This record gives sequence, structure tokens and C-alpha cells, in this order.
Amino acid sequence: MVTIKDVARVADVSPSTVSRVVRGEGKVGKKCRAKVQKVIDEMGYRPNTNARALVSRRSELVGIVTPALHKPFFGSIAFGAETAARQKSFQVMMRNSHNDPEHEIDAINSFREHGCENIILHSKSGSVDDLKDLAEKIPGLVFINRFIPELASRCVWLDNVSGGRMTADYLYSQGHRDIALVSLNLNNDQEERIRGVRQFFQSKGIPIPEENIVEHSPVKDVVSNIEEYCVYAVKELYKRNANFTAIVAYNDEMAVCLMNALFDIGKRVPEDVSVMGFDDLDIAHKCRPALTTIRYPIIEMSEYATKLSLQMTLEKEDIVQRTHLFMPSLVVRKSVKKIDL
Amino acid sequence: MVTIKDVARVADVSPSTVSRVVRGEGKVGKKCRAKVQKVIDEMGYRPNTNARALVSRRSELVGIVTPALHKPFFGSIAFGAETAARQKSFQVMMRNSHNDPEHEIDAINSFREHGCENIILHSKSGSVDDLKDLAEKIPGLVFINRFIPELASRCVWLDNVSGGRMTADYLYSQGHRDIALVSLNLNNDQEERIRGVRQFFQSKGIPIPEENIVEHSPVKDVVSNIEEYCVYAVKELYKRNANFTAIVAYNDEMAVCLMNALFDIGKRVPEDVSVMGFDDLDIAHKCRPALTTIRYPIIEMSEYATKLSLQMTLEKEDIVQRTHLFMPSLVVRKSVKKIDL
DNA sequence: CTGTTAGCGCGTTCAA
DNA sequence: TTGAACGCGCTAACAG
Repeated sequence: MVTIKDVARVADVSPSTVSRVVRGEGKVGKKCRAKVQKVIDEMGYRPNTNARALVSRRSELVGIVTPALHKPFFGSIAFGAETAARQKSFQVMMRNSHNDPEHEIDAINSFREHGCENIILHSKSGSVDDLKDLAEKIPGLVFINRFIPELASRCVWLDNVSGGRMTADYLYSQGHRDIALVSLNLNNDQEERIRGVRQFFQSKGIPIPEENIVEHSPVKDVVSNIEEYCVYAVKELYKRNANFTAIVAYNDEMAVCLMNALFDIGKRVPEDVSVMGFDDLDIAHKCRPALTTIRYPIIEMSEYATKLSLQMTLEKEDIVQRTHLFMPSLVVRKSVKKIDL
Repeated sequence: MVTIKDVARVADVSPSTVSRVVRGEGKVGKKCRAKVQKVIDEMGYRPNTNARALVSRRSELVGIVTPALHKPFFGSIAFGAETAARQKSFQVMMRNSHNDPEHEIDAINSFREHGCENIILHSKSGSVDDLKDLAEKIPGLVFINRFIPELASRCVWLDNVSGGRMTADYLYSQGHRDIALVSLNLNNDQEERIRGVRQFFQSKGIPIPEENIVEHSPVKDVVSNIEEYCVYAVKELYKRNANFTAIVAYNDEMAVCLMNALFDIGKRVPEDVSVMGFDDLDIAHKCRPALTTIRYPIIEMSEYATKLSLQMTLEKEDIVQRTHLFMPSLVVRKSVKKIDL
């Protein structure tokens, strides 16, 4: 491995000069710089990041923690983070948390041992106190998809309530007045989305009856078994004699499973029942009928979050404290029928 | 940040002793070890991996290079690699290559600057010579989903030909004799899968006519536009007056798009045309009709590849040189009709 | 069994 | 504008 000393020897200058050339900082004579650069190129010298991190105490690393990378939503977070990181020549480290707060803490500690102070954390279950402690210790910690009021300037999140409202607004515009909601009491998102839907219909004087909402699973580990849950949810709605023309699903994955469950009991989408999703994943336009949904700009958000983190640790000037709230948007496809009133 | 010296001072021992305790190596008195460990715990000491890597020249890092992490197939590679890496307390670094060999090399060089010598590379387009050069320099480089004969012991790959044969075998068993193939000339995989299908039918005395194969796209950037390509492919097959009862798609994504394209021109799957995929992604059991496909055990493979890489750099004893060929398997769902002969 | 010494490769003083 | 000296935190070799 060729070191800074080797280059210095060959170029007949001191290591400090090579260092200055490499970093493009400090005063170096034009000819001298050219000479050194030539040797660097010829020898294929690349600085040792470990030595660099050791002395400068910064590692040019971005760490991301998400529940499970094989899910496209979280893979998108990784994708976006890498895109933004690479623009600043940062490398990306990643860990799966499996939605376990202990894993999250563990991952973050590991990152820090590597000198990584830019961390993008997707945590739905970590306690606010723990996260506040972390934020104090880690200048570049940014939360994605979670809003913590005390840490507002570090949260990159989506307006789920508006998303819910958009859903409701669109369904209303298509003539739907009786809505069912199928969700899962996993985190706050679904609660906010439901709130948005309710708010909208409330404002139209149409309250949504309790029996039209399914959000509790009879079994424990639903996450790995959305399909089964959706079969249950559909059955449950009909068992309760709920009156609805459209189902609002927590997200696209659930929406697709609900469409399948409906199909299996002979209901057609959208002819008999309309369905709406949330996220706008790939599957939303690959399923049939193509899913009308709310777009969650997750790649953009994760790029933004990464840039924000980098800014917080890199920029000398103070950053304007502000919120980082993204808005979802409606994507109309084929899963909602227009009802003539 | 608490260093090894701090611990040493408080515990009233030398830094070396602390180092020995931390690493669990070398001889340390029982009482002494306990005392040091106590201080470590109390002070929350965590070794600085950069300093460690600098002196030991090893970094406990696994690097993975895949085309794009937001695609579930590649996200699965990352997921599996992280699972295996964590078992050995290794961290994972990742980069998107966007299928560009230059990006791949660049990513690998960056990894190496971090002292990372365990690299899992998913490269379809890199030249064999370049990869051989890399392999020589990097002891822990493992190729996933690519077989290079000269580097056989570092390749973790799938038997695509058998996958093709399984596809053909199953279709044949369901009474299909006229097969169409829709694929894309991106890499070797599709060629191998097609070969498997052809081999099988050849052995039954049923050659597949050329007009039943669509594998070239009229436009350039198909990767980001599979749907359009599938619409084209279906049209093309009918335009050619190809005679077929089943379509074998390159992978699940394409299969789903083909089903949609068929649906859009009024053909029902599987009543009018049967369709088979490859990969067994999530979407294969979420689409309707649920897709009969060939399972690609990618998470297991990526875990295996990571363990293999770790073995190659960690284990003192010589590793038995052998191949790492995985077999796909048939997953029967609903997209293939049984034809009575 | 434990401590001392000497670097790993680099960035950062401070002098020249 | 350039160079020499020092130390980041740690491990490894050696001495005791």
C-alpha cells in the first residue's frame, strides 16, 4: 500500500505538502502542486481513511438504520441516502433494526465506533427520551419518518394527516360517502392517516362509524403476515355488516392484499368496492387494477435527510432551524370507481 | 470520548492490559480482568475502530456493491449480507453501481480505502479481466450471481439452466407444448434460462421456433421501463403469429408486466395464456393470478456469500476449494393452466 | 501475567 | 510557500 510518505519521497517534498495537495487546502506552489499530483496519479496513492479519521476525528461515513432492507420502502431509504452521500464522497454503512429499539441503539453505537457521526434513523418504536439522549450526543443524527417536537429541526417526515385528507377528498369527489378503513396499530402513521380521513368526512358532516374501522389484529406477528390479516379484515367488515363503497388501506402492500382478499370472496375492484393505498410503491402500478394511492416521496426524503445530516456536521455557519415536512400527493389509477350521485 | 488510556488510568493498569481484556486475547489474571471489565462497563468505553484498523490493517467491514438497493432483489442481498456480517460483529458498507462497471470499481476502491477487504460484488457487466485483477488484490472478494470459471471458488451463483429446465418441465407436465419466451439481452442469466427451457423441450423432440422468442428491445433504456417493453413483447408475439399456450418470462417483474399487458388486450391468465416467472419475489404471491415461478434463494445466497468472504479472510486453515452453486426450486401458484391432452 | 516502547498513516501545529 | 515534529487511539513486540 502506497502511503503519503512514499509519495513525498518520490516527489521529493515533505509529507505535509502531499497532504496539502491531497486535501486541496493550504498554500502550495503551482509547480509543486502539479509535480506532487503527478506522482500521486502515477503511484495510485489513495489516502488511508482510517488514519485520517483517527487524527481528524471525522470519518466521512453516513450510517443508516432501517427495519429491514429487503422491503422496497426501506431499500429506497438506503438508495436515496447513498445517492446523497456519494455526492460528498461519503460512504454509507447500514444496519437492519428489525423494529427493535435495542438493535437500533446497538447499530448506532457501532456506527459511532467507526467515527460515524452522520446517522439516518428510521425508528418508530424507540422512546422519545432515548432518542433525545442520542441526539444530544450525535450532531449529525437525523430522524426519518418520525416527528419529535423537541427535535423538530432533525426530523424529516411526511404529513400523514394531509395524506389521509387527500385520500378522503378524492374518494368524496368520486361520490363515495361510506368509507371503511383497514389499518394496523403498529405506529403513529396509521393513526394520523385515519385522523386525516375522519377530519375530512367530519367536515362534510359524515362521521365514520366505528364498525367501519379494522385496526387490531387477532394474532401477534402480523407484520410478516399481512395477507392473512387482510383476509381477516375483509371478513370482519362483512361480518359486522359495515356499510361501505370504498376501503382505505394503511399502505399499498395492504391495499393489494385487500384487493386479493376481496377478489377471493367474489368482490370486484373497483366495480363492487373501491380501494386506495398509500406509498406508491412499484407494486401500486404493477397490480391490477392499478392502485390509486398517495405518493410517499421516500427517496427524495432520504436524500434530503442525508444532505441535512451532512450540513449539520459540515457547515461552519449556523443552519437555519426549520422543519422538514414533506407533503404526499395523490396518484390516480384504476382502483376507485366514480359513483354517480 | 473515553479512550483505552482513560480506562487504564482509572483501573490502574497499563493500556496493553485493557487492550487484552477488550480483545479477550492474551493472558490476563482473573481478578485483573474483572476489575478492568468493570471500569470498561462503568465508563462505557468502546474501542475506536479507526485506530484499530490503522494498526491491525483490518477493518471488520463488509462492502456490498449492487446495482440499486431500492429494487427488492438487491435489497435482499443487502439484507442477507448484513445478517451474516452482524454475526461476526462486522459492519456493512454499501454502494449502488447502477450497473456501471466504472461505478463498481470506484465503489470497491472506496471500500478498500477504509481497510475493507470483504467485498460482495454483484456485477453482470464488469469484464472478466478486471474482475480477475480485483480478485488477486482483494482476498475477501466474492462474486454473487455470476460464475467466472477461473474464480470458481469465489463465485456464489444460481443454476439458471436448471431453473429454465424446471420451468419447462413443469409447463410440459401441465400439458403445454408451445412455449413463448420473453426476455431481455441484459446479461447471461436470461440466456442460460432460455437454454434450460430449450434443452428440455429439445429432449422431448419439441424445438422452440425463433418467432416465439422476444429478447431484444426496440428502445435503449428498457430497465427503467419494463412495463412498456412487455406491452411491446406481447404485441410482437401476436404480430408474428407465434403459436403458444404459455409465456416464460425472464423474471417475476416481467411476468407481472406481461400478465398486465395480456390483460389489457383482453387475454386472460391462465385461461387463455399461462405465464411463469423467475425469482419468487414478494410480488409473485401478491399479484393475481398468483404467479407460478422459480424461487431464487437470494437472501440465503447472500448470507452464504458473506460468510464465505469472512471465512476467506479470517480462518487460518486453508479453505477447501469448491463451488458454491445454488439450486432454484419450483413454486406452484395459479398462473399456469393444466391443459388436457 | 503485566508494563514499556514503538509505530500504524495521517493532519496539524509551529518554525523557517 | 514548505518542512519538522508531534500525537490521534490502538496493537504488537518485547522485557520484566
